[in-house]
Amino acid sequence: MSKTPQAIRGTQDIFGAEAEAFAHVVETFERVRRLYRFRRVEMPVFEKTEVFARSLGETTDVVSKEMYSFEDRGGESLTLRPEFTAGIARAYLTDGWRQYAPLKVATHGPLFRYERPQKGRYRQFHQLDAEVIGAAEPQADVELLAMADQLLKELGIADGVTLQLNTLGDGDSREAWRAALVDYFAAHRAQLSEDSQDRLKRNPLRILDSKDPRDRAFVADAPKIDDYLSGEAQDFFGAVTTGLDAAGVAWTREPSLVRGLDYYRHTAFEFVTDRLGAQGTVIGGGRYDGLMESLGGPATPAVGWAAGIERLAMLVGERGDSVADVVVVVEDDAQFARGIEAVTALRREGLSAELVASGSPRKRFDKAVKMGVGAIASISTADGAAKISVRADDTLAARIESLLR
RNA sequence: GCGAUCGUAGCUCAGUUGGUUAGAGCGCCGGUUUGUGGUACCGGAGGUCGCGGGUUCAAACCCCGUCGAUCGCCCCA
Repeated sequence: MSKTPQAIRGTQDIFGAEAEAFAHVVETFERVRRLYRFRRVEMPVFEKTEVFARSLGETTDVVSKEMYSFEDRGGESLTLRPEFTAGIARAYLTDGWRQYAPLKVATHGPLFRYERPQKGRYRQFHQLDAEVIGAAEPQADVELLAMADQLLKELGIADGVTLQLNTLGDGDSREAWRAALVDYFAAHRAQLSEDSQDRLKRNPLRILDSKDPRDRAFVADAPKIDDYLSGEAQDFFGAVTTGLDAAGVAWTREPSLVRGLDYYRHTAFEFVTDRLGAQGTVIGGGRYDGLMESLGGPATPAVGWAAGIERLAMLVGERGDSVADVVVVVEDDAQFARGIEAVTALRREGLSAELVASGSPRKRFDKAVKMGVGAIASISTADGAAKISVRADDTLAARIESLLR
C-alpha cells in the first residue's frame, strides 16, 4: 500500500483558467519589455549562498530564516534564489556585462522563500523582473516605471492599482533620516508595539508602515525624509517626478514607503492594490546603487523592479480555457483514420482541432457540442463511404469542407 | 515563527442533540430516447469521512496530536 506523495507546502500546480491567466501575464510582459528594448536574460535558479547573504544583508529575515539553502555534494553552500536582483548583479560582475552599460535586462521565473503561505504568497512563487544597470540618471527610473505602468495598462488592471512613490535620498540623506527615526522612536519606545520595539534595532524604517495602532499614533509625527534630503537628492527626485508626469504615469507620494533591504537609495516605489487582501503590492522596486559594492564590485548605479505573476494573474481574472476552432467527431470507428487525416489537415492550416473518437459512439456528437466550439465536423459512414458533415457558420464551414475534402 | 477558520466521491457540497449498509448535484462510463442533433429517462463505477491516537456499547460528528488549505500577524514583490 503506497500513499500518493503530496505536493510541497506553498507550491502550486497551476492549471486551466489560472494557467491561461498566468501565461497571459508573461506574454504581455514579453511584448512590453521588447517595446522598451530590455534584453532577455536567463538566470540560474540557484547561486552560492553568499550571493544572497552579502547582497541582502545577513540580518534580514529573508537571509536569516527564509532561504532554501543546502550543501551540494561538494560541500558548497547553495541557495535557491529568493529574488532576481542579486543573481543578475553577480552576473553583471562575473560575466563582463559592464561593457554593455547601461544595460537593460528582463527575465521571469520561479523564486523560493520559506514563508507561511497565504493569499498571493507562496514558497515557490513567480516574478517578472526588469533591471537597468550602470545608469545613474533619473531617466532610467522614469523609463522603468513607465514600462511597469504600460504593462499594467495592457493587462487591463491599471485602474485598480496606484503607484506609490518615495525617495530614500542618497546614502548620506538616508543615514541621517534613519538616525533621526531611531532617536524619535526610541524616545517613545515603551509605548510602541513589541514588534516595533524589535524593529527599532533591526529595521527602524519598517516602523513607518506598521499596522499596529500603537505605532501609527507616532508615525504621523515621525521625522520626514524630505527634511534630510541633500540638494542633489531633491533634484534627483524632482527629475523622476517630472519625467513621470511627462510620460503620463500617475503617481502618489507616499512618505512612509520604504524598502526592506539596505542597498536601496533614492527612488522607491510600489504599485499597490486593495483587491488582494494583505498582499497588495503587485510590483515593487527601486534604485539600488549600493548593491554592487556589497558583492565586491565597483560602485555601480542601478534600478529595478519585480512583479508577482500570481498577483497580477489574480487581478487579470480567470481567462477561461481556449476552445478548439474545430472538433472532429468520428461517429463510426471504421472512419478513425479519416478522423486523424481531418485533424491533421486542419492543424496544418492553423486551425486548432480536437478529435473525439472514444466512448459511446452515439454520444460523441453530444460531447463535441458540450465542448462549446464554433465548428463541429462529424464523420460517419454512408453507403460504405466516409460522410463528412460540418456544423459551423457559412464561411468557416466552407473553409473546413474544402480542407477535409 | 504566532493566531483564527476549515479538511466527507474526480469537483461543489448535504449529513439534524454521537445511533443501522455515508447521500445529492455536476462530471465520468454504459443503455434507452432523439437523429444534423446542446433532449429526457435508466443503470454503473468511484469514499478506510486528511492522517494517527483517545473517550464511548456506538464517532464523519466529542477530545488530543499531526499534515494540509484558507485568511490575518510577521516578513516581503
